[in-house]
Amino acid sequence: MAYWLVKSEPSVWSWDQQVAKGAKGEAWTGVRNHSAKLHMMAMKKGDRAFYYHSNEGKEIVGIAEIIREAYPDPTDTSGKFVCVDIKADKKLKTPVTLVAIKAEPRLAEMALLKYSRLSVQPVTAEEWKLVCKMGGL
DNA sequence: GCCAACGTTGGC
DNA sequence: GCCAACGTTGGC
Repeated sequence: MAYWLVKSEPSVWSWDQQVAKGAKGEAWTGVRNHSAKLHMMAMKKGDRAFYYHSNEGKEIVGIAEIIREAYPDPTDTSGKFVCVDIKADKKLKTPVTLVAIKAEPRLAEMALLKYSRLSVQPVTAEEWKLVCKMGGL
C-alpha cells in the first residue's frame, strides 16, 4: 500500500465536510497540476492519504482512504485532468502542525516542506509511521 | 525551443 | 497583505 498527502483549504473543502460524506466519499476534483495528476494516477484503491489543511490550520488533521482510482475529472472541460474518490478514515487524536513537522529532523525531506505548493504528494512509509505517532495513533 | 512576464499558491 | 516558489503562457 502506498501513502499520500492531499491538501485542501478548509474554507473550500474541510475535513469535517469530508467526514459528513461518510463511507460514500467524495470526488477529489479541481487539481490542475501535472505533478499532482501523476500522483493521483498512481493511487490504488485502499491507499491512505494524510489530509492537510492549508492556509488555515496548517496541519494534518486526519487520514483518508482512496476508494476509487483515477478517472477523468468531471469539473475539467479540457479533459486533461483526473480525480479520485476518497473517504475520511480516521481523525488524528492530535493534529500534526506544519510547525511540528518542521521541528522534526526526520521529516525534513517531506514533500510538504520541499514542494509546498504541490497539492497531492507522496509520503514515505517512514514518514507515514512517524506522523501517525505524532498524531497519537 | 528559449526565456521573460505573469498568475497562483501558500507560508508568514 | 506581502512575497517567494513555481507553473504556464506567449513572443521571438
